[in-house]
Amino acid sequence: MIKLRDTDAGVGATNKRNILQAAEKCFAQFGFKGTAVQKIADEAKLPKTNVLYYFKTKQELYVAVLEETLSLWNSHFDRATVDDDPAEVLAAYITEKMEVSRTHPQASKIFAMEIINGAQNLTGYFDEEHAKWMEGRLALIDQWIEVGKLPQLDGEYLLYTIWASTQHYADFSAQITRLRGRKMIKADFETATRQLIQLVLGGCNLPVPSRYIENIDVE
Amino acid sequence: MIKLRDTDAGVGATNKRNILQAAEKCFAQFGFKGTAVQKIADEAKLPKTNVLYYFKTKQELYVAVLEETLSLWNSHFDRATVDDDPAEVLAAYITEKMEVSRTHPQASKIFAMEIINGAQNLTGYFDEEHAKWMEGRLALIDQWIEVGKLPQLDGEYLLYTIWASTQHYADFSAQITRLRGRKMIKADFETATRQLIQLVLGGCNLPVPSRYIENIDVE
DNA sequence: CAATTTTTTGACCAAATGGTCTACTTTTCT
DNA sequence: AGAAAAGTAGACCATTTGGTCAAAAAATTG
Repeated sequence: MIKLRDTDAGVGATNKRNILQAAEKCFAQFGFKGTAVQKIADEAKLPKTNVLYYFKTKQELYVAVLEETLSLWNSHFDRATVDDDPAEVLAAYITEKMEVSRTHPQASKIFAMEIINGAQNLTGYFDEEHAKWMEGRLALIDQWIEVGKLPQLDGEYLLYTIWASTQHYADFSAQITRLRGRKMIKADFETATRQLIQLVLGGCNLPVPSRYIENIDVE
Repeated sequence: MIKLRDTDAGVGATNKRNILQAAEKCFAQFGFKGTAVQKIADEAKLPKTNVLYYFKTKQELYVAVLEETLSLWNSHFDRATVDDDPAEVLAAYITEKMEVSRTHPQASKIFAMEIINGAQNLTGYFDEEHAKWMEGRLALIDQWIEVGKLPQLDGEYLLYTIWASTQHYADFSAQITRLRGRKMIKADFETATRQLIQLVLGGCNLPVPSRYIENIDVE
């Protein structure tokens, strides 16, 4: 009998998770070429050879990290339909994406660098799934326009604006931190989120759902 | 007499420009660590030693390239005053930034990677000038709000949104190209620019200046 | 317990790469 | 023309680094 160990427990799985986490940190900070396997090993407190035991090559480890970050693209927007309210859906989408930027900035940075460098490692799966997803979402936006829930606009550029504006807070955090003199904390993200929602929905002639309006200065 | 040659002509200056251009191309595609000096030399069609003759170290060359990209940040927005119309100023600013993304995508990518990696090479000058610039622009936005030309909003997040949304078309071009199946051409940039202006100004409750409204489908 | 598989490690290697040294050629200046 | 400065270029070197190997240790299995 051959025993395939596919459990998440055990020494192997623990080490793998450990290595992936260390790798994510390093790749986000120094990029693929800038990260030495030795560095990842140090970060994971393992000898380098041990890292190469779990991931045969640095590239394989990088792709594994990259693939983990792709799961962050999932959101409720994926399953919205024409019956939903675009104001609610878009506001929620922006909120979710801002939350990813706040809680997973490293993953966002790795993804950004991968794209900037030509997305050589994002072939196959991501390409197809992502394009398919895009197609579906653009169709939904067109439906919203048809039924009068949205003004005439190009969904493509709307989505790019949302991606860019939300991911910016993760990817460009170094610039933001220097400009403000301090790191953005959770409260700052909430303000930024509120304002971004106001801007995007306003730009789409949509009313901002009350839940996304600051309820502090109401006197 | 010592003659300091500071002209832009001459073999030296030509070579320097040549090298800087080759370096920009390489750094944008492979990042700092990922770019070998030999590669830049090949691109510039010069022996590696010759490159190191003009720029003592790879780092020095990189910083030189980086500093050139900073000039792209200059815009008419820099000299706007409270007497100007924010709708006009912001629309022009977005247009200028989109044009930079279209015509200098490599510079934008290098800048983006530098920030993502912590902006270690953007100390001193950029830090100070940039922070000072930001301070002035935020003050201007606040003045606009005071005189009722703009609704209550946080200028900081507004500027981040503009930067993010415009630079996105340069930095993430690989993703965009794959999603659409072809590269964005000038006409696409114009459409994207128009829509981004509409979104941002709409989000600020500003009317879009007629000049920025598509004048094709007017029947 | 013995056999087998999985995991851990240090020693080592070949390729890539940033940078130096030295010598030669070309240009510029007086 | 002749000296000095600027530019070109091959040979070379030390370091870094991705990856291999073999051997030992630990865990698992029959």
